[in-house]
Amino acid sequence: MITVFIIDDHPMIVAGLRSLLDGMEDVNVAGSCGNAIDSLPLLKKTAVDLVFMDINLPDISGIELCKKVRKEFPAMKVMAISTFSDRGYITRMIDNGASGYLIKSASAEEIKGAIHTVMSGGLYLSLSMEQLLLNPNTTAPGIIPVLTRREKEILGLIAEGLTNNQIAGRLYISPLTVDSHRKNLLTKFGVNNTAMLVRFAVENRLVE
Amino acid sequence: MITVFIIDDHPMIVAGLRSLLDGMEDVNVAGSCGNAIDSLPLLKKTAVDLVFMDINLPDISGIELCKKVRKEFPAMKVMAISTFSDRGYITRMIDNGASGYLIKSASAEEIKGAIHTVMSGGLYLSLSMEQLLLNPNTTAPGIIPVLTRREKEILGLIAEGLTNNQIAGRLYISPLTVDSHRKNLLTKFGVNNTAMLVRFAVENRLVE
DNA sequence: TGGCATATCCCCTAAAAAGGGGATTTTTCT
DNA sequence: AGAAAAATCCCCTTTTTAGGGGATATGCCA
Repeated sequence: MITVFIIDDHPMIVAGLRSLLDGMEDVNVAGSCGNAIDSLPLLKKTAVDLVFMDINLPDISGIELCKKVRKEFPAMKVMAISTFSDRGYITRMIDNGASGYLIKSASAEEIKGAIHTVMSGGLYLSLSMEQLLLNPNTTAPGIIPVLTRREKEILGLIAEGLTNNQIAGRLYISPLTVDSHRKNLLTKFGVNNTAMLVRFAVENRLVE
Repeated sequence: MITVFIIDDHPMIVAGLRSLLDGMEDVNVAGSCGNAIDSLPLLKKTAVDLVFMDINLPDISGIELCKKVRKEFPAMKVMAISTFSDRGYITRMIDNGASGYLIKSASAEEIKGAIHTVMSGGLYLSLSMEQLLLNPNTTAPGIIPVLTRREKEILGLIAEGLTNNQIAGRLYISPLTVDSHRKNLLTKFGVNNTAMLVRFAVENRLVE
């Protein structure tokens, strides 16, 4: 019997996941929670084997929460859930201790398979063929590059329409520095102007 | 008693919505379907009052399906469901006959309220305060401007990262003409650089 | 057939970004 | 403590965009 817990702020997803999991005879849903901070005390109370965790939570990011959970409960497995098959997020979640990554369009069978893969010590990645075929952007050979904190920050400001000078003013750094970061972003993304950069960033939910 | 039908390709959402709707005493879930084309014959068989419809379906867009449903079954109400509170989509769905727009993070109470608003002839828009506060961009007073055919075409090419010269070459027109269109786009959108233009366009699904 | 929106083309200047270098300090991790 | 990564800053040139302005053709519709 596998005891699972759900952390997601979308009631529809929680109800759906719970309903799909309830239909599995060897899975027991211990509870659910709509945010990160309240979830940790709840996890202490129950002996949970596996946590389903949305990567976009209202308070702290899934990545942070994953790190915390793995630190406090090393035996507990983490299955990240997300709307998108976002390569950048996937790798970052895995790096921070997640054992699986499931997209919200997963079927009951896929979820079942994912649970068993993860519980037997494996790594499950939900990159189904449909996603690969239907979303060429998110899954294109262009892997989402690893950005530094500063680069992400500046990418966000670029996408908001600020110029190098405005960004420099906002961050109290030289416009030349902003320009360097901007050039690094272009290089990392393999694009050659702002339009492509912003489009890529918005489509891959790196901004917003 | 209100008979509803769900069209969504995400099993988790279908299960979740079904579970939340089953908990309402005056609602009866007649069935569900994972794509647009198979849904129409199913709707013919049952007397459905209200259809919950994802705006992103694998085959045809929610907007097209909404149009079709309203044409074939004029008495049937359509409730659009989406992950985002995207103004562009909302208006287009409403224009094509939808009576409501619900985001997937809606609570059971919100869904209940939406159903009753719609069934009593009203228009329900899920633009909760959190969304308004968290996503100032998608909900800004900025109405989507009316673009001409040429402007839409050029906007698409700008978002693909082409320069004025490249666009001119592609369309066999002068770069100066492209520049004029580009300036008109900036004016119509009320923005002052390409970054904002592309972001707005991508977020409002004007490109892709 | 006259008006109106659209599309086309042109002028000018200033600002911003792209593309190419290189160098130094500060964090971060081991 | 020392290496590696990140962040900072600077030089140069060319291309592209932004922000003004205006003008002519063309298709559509009432």
